[in-house]
Amino acid sequence: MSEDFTDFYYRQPFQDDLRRTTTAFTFSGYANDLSSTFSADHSHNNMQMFDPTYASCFVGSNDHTPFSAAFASVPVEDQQAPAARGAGETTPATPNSSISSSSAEAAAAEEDSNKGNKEVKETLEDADDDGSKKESKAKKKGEKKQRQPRFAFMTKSEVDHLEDGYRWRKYGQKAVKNSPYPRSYYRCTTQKCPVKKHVERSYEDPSIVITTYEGQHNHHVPATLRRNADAIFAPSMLAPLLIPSEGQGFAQELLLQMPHLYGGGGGTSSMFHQQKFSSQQQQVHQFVDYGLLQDIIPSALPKMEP
DNA sequence: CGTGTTTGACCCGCGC
DNA sequence: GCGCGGGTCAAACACG
Repeated sequence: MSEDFTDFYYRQPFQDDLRRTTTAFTFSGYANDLSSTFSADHSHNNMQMFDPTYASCFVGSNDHTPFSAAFASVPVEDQQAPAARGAGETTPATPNSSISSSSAEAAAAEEDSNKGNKEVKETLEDADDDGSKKESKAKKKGEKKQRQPRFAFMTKSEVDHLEDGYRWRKYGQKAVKNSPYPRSYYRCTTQKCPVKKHVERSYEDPSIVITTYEGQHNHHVPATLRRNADAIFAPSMLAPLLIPSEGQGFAQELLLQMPHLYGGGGGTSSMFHQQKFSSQQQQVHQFVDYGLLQDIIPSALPKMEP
């Protein structure tokens, strides 16, 4: 259906306030008829408790890369909501309010989220510095083994390891309980970059890949990979996604904290076009920008074959 | 030879 | 204390 452009849907099922916003993206790509659905339920997963202010974005696909996806998980409590964290801790914030968009698959990610919850708590405890015994073990070897905030999303894809612009080195693989599919562990190969991610297939829907990121990159996208995946970080694509309604400041902060988002800029293009789900009664945001994506991902455009 | 993957061992936290 | 499951390490291996 969408041969000439990619539809990017954004919806915000509810929004009590910015901190409890559940967002879900559904992305339909034209290349190879791939489509993806991923969601970020800010209200019920572990991230919500650790730091409720998260943002996510997704980006595209092309002929060579079955799917490119990116996320931005940026704690902005410092500038935005210092009290938010406290609130999250004391108020469990509607557990499983997984209004989540996408039905059954959400459960899979949910499991992951819940699991992460513990870890996040861990982190908080460490941060508390109460001098509890627990931490002595955990953080022994020089570098404390702190858990970073996590962000998970689901993507419908044939390949497990999705291209996201960074270089990853696989460092482990484990069987997942109750699932025939193993979970693979990856670490960003850039020196001193703490980012990790693990990838697994949904046991409920094998066509769905669940990718979980942990931490934030402290460097730019490797030049060698920019050609294929840089569009992910195109501000012009991010911004509109992150400015659903009143979240301008939010998006702004996100961009400020993600240096690599500045990489491109200036461009103008892309067959991206964003709109709200019809089921949601919210204003429709339409976004069409030409140029940037084309610059970075030539193959992402329908007819750009060299 | 550099880089990335595979894979069994190991560590750790948690529940029983 | 023990077993389980998640996560990580690192030696061996594969590949360009």
